[in-house]
Order: sequence, then C-alpha cells, then structure tokens
Amino acid sequence: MQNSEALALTAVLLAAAGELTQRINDGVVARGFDARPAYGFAFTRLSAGGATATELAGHLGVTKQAASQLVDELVRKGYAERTAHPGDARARLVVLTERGWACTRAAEEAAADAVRPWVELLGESEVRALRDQLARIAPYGPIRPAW
Amino acid sequence: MQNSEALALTAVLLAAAGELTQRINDGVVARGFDARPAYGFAFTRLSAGGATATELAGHLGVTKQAASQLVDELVRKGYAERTAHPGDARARLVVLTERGWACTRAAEEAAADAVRPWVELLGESEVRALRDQLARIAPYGPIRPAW
DNA sequence: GCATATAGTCAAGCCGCTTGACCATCTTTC
DNA sequence: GAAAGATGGTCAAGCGGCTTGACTATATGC
Repeated sequence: MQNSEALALTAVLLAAAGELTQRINDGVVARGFDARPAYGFAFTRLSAGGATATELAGHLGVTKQAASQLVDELVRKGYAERTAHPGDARARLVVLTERGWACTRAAEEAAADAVRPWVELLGESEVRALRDQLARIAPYGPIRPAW
Repeated sequence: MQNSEALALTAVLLAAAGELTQRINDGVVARGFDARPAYGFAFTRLSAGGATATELAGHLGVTKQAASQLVDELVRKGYAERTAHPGDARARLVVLTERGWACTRAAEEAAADAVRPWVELLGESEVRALRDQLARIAPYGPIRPAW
C-alpha cells in the first residue's frame, strides 16, 4: 500500500466520522434537545447501567475532571443525575433521567437517519461489514477526535 | 439496521480515525518534527501546488482566520512560506519549504506504519476497499473532528 | 466607475480541555 | 487493625485552538 494512500485513508475516516457526528447532533437538536456531540457517546455508556465519572472519562478519552464537568452539564440540563454508588462511598453513580433516556432514543433515531444514505448507497450488509471491520481494527480507540 | 447500530458505527469510526491520527502524529514527532495532527492534512493540500489560506480553511473545515493562524505556525516552524499569488494581488500562495516536504514524507511514512497492523489483520484489498467505500460515502466531509 | 464580493489581517473572547493540588474513602500490607 | 498507598471526586487556574466581529486592500460585475 502506498504511503500516500494511508494518509488518504485517515482523511476519509475523519471526514466520515465528522460528517456522521455532526448530522447526528443536528438531528438530536432538531428533535428538541440541547445537546452537543459528546453527549451521545456518554449516553451509550450511561445507558448500560450507569457509570462513574472516572469510567466515563476512560470511555471518552478525557481526564476525570473533564468528564465530571460533562456530568455537571448533563445534570444541569436534566439528562442525568448523580446517585450514591452501592459499595463505594467515594464514587457516585451517574444514571440517566427519563429525559436522558428520551435524548438517547433521539440520538439513536438521528444516527439511523444519518446512516440511511450510506445504507442506500452501499447496501446494509456492506455498511454492517464496514462497522465490523472497523470494530476489529480499533476496538479500544478513544471515542474522541485527535485534534 | 437497528438504531443503536448506527451509533455504534459512529463510535467505531471516531475510534479508528482518532487512533490513526494520533499514531501518525506520534510517528511524525518521533521522526524529529514538531507537529500536531492538523499539519498532515494541511500538507496534503499544500503539496498539490500550494494553496491560499482561504482554500486551506475550506479543506480543513475551519474559518479563514484559523487557517491563517495555522499558516503562521507552519511558517514560524519553517515548514511553509507565503509567496505572491500569480494573478491575484490580494491572495498569498502558501507553499511547502524543503523541510515541509520532508515533514510530509515523514507523515506518509508514519501513516503507512500506522495502517500496517490493519493491513495485516484485514488484508490489503480489504483496507483499500474500506477506504474506497468511505470515499464514496463522505467525499466532502470536513477533515476535522466534530467535537 | 461604482458597488459588491473576496483574500487577508488584527483583536477580543470563549469553550472545552488540561494540569496541579487537595480531601475522602477504599485497599493492601504487615 | 493501623499505617501507607491507591483511587474517586472536586476546586481552581490556565491555555490552546477556534470563533465572531471589524477592518483594509484588491478583484469582479453591471
């Protein structure tokens, strides 16, 4: 594989990820939620039984302070709340509120809308294959842009 | 395609793009260049005969002020220089210096290194197919993270 | 030739993140 | 079971990279 092809691959990955992210967020906003792109990825983590701020930090690839700040935001906007952590008095379990669940569903709908053109272009099986290949490639990459 | 799958696709795209970007930049730095991820994408545009700051802005998906600031940086670090634009006295054509070309080559090498594990895992034809599919999908997305 | 659009610059501000320091609680070790 | 270290969380300060806004100089269209 030529060297320049590798850079092109990166560019197109960023372009695809960026476009998708932006369109999902636009969709979420259009559905009446005050959100920014990071929320969606926080929600997917929180929807799996809640998480501590530090766990969230690891998931998003930011410091715990940044994650805690994000949780502040989510709490302030009514999407999440901090509850006592069963079995660790230091930690606080962050869980979604009803509105948080609604926003999560909105994000999923918006994501489906955003991906639809791709499905129409490539076919569902191709898109799924794309996702599976990427999952094999970068399963642990931070859900976070690098610049 | 299930709604949640679409979000997962986005997450894995971001993870892959982020990981790749970071590893390329690490490689460039390891080769002795003072760089940040945005440089690589600026270089690919500049290497095609130079560009104006505004063109660069469009390519990177930022304001012209931000692009101009990036050019300042590149000039200060010796990677590029502003030359007179033939045929437009307002504009300045930004072109790579010799060191800029060296950095570009370093980025390409680093990119090839970063992609190598993927090629070993999926095979070259699969990786190429991945790139081509993504290129069909998001040819005009900004080379820029969305959050 | 005048009106408008475009390339670039200067200046100010801001958002989201990081670094650093600290306390409270949990866990390890002896 | 007590001391020592690790870990979750918060407070505070700072900053990098970007945006918005205002302005000048050149180009272009009618």
